[in-house]
Amino acid sequence: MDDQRLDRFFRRLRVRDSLRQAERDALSKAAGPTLHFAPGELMAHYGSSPSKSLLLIQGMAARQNTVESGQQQITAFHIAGDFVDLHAFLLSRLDHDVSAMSAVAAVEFSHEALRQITEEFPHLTRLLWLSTLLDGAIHRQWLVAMGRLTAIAHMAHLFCEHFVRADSVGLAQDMSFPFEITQQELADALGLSNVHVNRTLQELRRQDLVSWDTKTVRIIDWERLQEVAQFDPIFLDVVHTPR
Amino acid sequence: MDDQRLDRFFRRLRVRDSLRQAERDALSKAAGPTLHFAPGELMAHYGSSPSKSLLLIQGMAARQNTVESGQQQITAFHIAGDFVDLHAFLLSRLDHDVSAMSAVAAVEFSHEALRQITEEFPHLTRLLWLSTLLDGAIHRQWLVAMGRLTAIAHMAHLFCEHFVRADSVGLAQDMSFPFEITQQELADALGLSNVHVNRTLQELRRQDLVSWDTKTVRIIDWERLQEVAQFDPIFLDVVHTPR
DNA sequence: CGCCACTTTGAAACAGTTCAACGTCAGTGG
DNA sequence: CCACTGACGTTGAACTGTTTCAAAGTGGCG
Repeated sequence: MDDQRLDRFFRRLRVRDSLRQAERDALSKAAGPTLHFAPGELMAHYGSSPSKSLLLIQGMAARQNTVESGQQQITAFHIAGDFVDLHAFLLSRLDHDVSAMSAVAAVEFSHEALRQITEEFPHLTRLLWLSTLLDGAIHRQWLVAMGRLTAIAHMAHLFCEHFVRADSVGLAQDMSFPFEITQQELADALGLSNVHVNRTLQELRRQDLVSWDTKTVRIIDWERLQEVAQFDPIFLDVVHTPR
Repeated sequence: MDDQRLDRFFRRLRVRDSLRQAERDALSKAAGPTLHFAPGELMAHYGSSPSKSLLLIQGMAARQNTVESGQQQITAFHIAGDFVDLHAFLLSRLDHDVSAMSAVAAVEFSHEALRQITEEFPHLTRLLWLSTLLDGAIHRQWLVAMGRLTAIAHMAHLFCEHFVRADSVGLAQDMSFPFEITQQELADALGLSNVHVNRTLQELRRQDLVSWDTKTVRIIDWERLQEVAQFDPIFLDVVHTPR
């Protein structure tokens, strides 16, 4: 019997490849209890060596680092269906904090159980590996956007990325998707100041590209938004291929 | 018999975990011919679906993207012992170009052979997975440095990172390591203009932190360089642990 | 020797930051 | 029920790190 809590995760994997029943069973069996986190709460700590990884099933989380000046940099956002820190399964220590942006629910997977999966299910292992590779691909796009795009293109790019990601797990409808974070948090992801995020957002609204009321992003002109962002979804690898 | 060409790669893996003889044999058997690339030559193309991945054994390569303005952003540098595009094994299409920065030699691994390894060698599979996770960790540090550090700290951070990486494959000596790229290429990695890279470099030299003659970086004051860079090698995961 | 790619310098322009104040709204308690 | 609070969003103005453009210097190589 499939664990219902894993539905969005299965859906995400199935966008890229097929999942056999035995593989779904193995994941369902490996799934531990559901954990809940309040907005702002840390789900995992810099420097720690967790013995479990968390699969997000509700809310939004971010990976972030703090620099000496006290400023923060968010390096990834995660939504339902994302493994937040699957990389912690093999990395000996966490190189960032994981924090809950909203009220979060997550399913625990012990590294022991994941290890067992890698011993017995090579194809499923490749899919889990793939899921960390997608994180890496997103990191690269953020680097390109941060290094070589203007603030407005960078922000547009993030909205494009999240629309496609939300859509691939069934979280988007009517060209909109949940995006419950503050402007300061968005600034920490884009590497900008909160003031400039505010102004950039106004410009995106003025150009009738998107609206955002701190709960939901609505894309008003998908074509032009992608142009402004120079967005090419190739990096999200939404292609069904056997791996 | 171990394939000598893989020595630096084995050495890199052994920094993190042990490698059994059977695993070294499997990799040696999977290794294909050596390919050579001239400086500036593309080793893999954006949008392509390579059926092989390349393990660098000599020279330096970069992954890069080009934006509409014609500017480039480098998202990763690779040195001998690095798998340049192991992620291409599971991603359906490449989201960047791979280009040779200097004269490069690389060993080809067919995806078919890699797939066979994942079917038969779970532990080795975890190590290969780990090697792509390290790339991801480096991406995250680049994001933090790009978003929240000044140009001088960012550049210092890159030098720190490369010193540790070069050292872990035996390429560093006397506090110096090969770094044969142009200032423009460094600018493309840092997300800066070549002019500002030049000035930032002068400042690092003036403060007696590093010297660089476009062939070799020499670290003059390792302690202070790390401070300036806010460098913490935790993300390079140089800890020997069974995985 | 001369070329070409690369590095260095100067000066003006600009994107984004900082600081400080003000506006808005939801939640809380009197 | 309304005043108070605190977090978040918005605005203006001065400032700064970085870019851009343009020109001059350097050095390796055919």
